[in-house]
Amino acid sequence: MPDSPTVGRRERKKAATRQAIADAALELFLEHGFERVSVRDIAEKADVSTTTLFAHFPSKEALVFDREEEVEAELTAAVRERPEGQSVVEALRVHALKAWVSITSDPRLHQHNALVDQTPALREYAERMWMRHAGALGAVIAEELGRERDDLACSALARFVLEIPILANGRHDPRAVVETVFDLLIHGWGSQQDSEVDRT
Amino acid sequence: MPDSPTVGRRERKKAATRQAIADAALELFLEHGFERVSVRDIAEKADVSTTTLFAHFPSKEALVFDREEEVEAELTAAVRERPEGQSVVEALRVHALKAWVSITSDPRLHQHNALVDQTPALREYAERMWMRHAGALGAVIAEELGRERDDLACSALARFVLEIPILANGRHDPRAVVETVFDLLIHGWGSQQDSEVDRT
DNA sequence: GTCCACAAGTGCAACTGTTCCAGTTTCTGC
DNA sequence: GCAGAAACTGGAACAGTTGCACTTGTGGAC
Repeated sequence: MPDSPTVGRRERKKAATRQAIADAALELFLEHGFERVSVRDIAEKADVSTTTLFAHFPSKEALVFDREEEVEAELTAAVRERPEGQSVVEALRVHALKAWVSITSDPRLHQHNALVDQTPALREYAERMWMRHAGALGAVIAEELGRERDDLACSALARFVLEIPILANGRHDPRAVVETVFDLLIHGWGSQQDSEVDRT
Repeated sequence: MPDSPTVGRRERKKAATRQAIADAALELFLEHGFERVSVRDIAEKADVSTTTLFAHFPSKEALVFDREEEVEAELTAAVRERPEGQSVVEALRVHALKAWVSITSDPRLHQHNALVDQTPALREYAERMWMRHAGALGAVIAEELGRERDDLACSALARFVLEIPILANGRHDPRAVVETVFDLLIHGWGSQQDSEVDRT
């Protein structure tokens, strides 16, 4: 028998079912568009009942975001396991740039992204899900800086950093957005306040 | 006949219907809770068909947020009509503090707020609606600073300022949150970076 | 003042996401 | 080997939302 160290057949089957559902969903969504596919269609294609579908995913939108836990783990890891001497903010900037590279290089991710972008319902859901990471991220930042878990400056930083991809969304040069906004976060808006001053 | 300058009977009736629906909805929600009231109940109470209800409001949640346009107008006005010599950021800070006072003093607002807070579906909807103002606010800020409509620094500032009430939500002293986060936005996170340094 | 086009409202049926319920099958730990 | 939990099923039901064919009241043109 190949691999199955500690995981029993049950768990493996469960994972397989989940995967089958997610795969069926993505395929149908990509082919016909999110709104033109019903949950019943997906369940049908994955050969399960709709009840089972909802036992694995809390909503139709969730079918598209199968990896949220891992994403959050990567995000917090980027801060927690940053190189010696690197600041938290710097680590986040690096992580943001890396994520941007992944999206442009991996065609699967790119396709997935396009689907979400073209579907208002998915865009909103994605933003909401994304912002949910603020709690975890804020906590890690606070921990790394030796502050209380719900320290305001850390929570704020977390939320603001998470806003960046949203802010970058429709713009032509996302990398520049990341750089510019991180600089603003570090130095503040005070320096370039009101009327005249340099255009970014 | 009392007042009706330029508005015809038609428009008045339409507005009345809309108000009747909103009133019925709020009353039922406050009495029984958002999820335990169906749209059909509301339509019934307002003595209209559910079709009519949805002709006036795009969704069940929208029934609770009847004033979004005005809120946005107040927000942009706070920036546009700020006192001579006051910076944009300062104007926003003042506006935030004023809004906070309104909520604590006006029992209607307070009640409304409590309803939203206690209902997850409404909280999410409220945040989404709130964040939608980012476009308009960013544009006004840009205009006031003589920058292009979609200037990045202005868009970012708009989004970050709008995040503040969300950030303040569960905390004991919202006014302090407003003050602290505005200071962070003005001076940046660079000054109090990493490890040691002063706790806010 | 009459008349017509049109906006507002109606009632009902249908669709879709989501949940409930009462089972059946399939695994796992003892 | 067995008991019980967990996964899964099928179908009905519920709630938000939309479409459709239709009535009614209003406002502007004449």
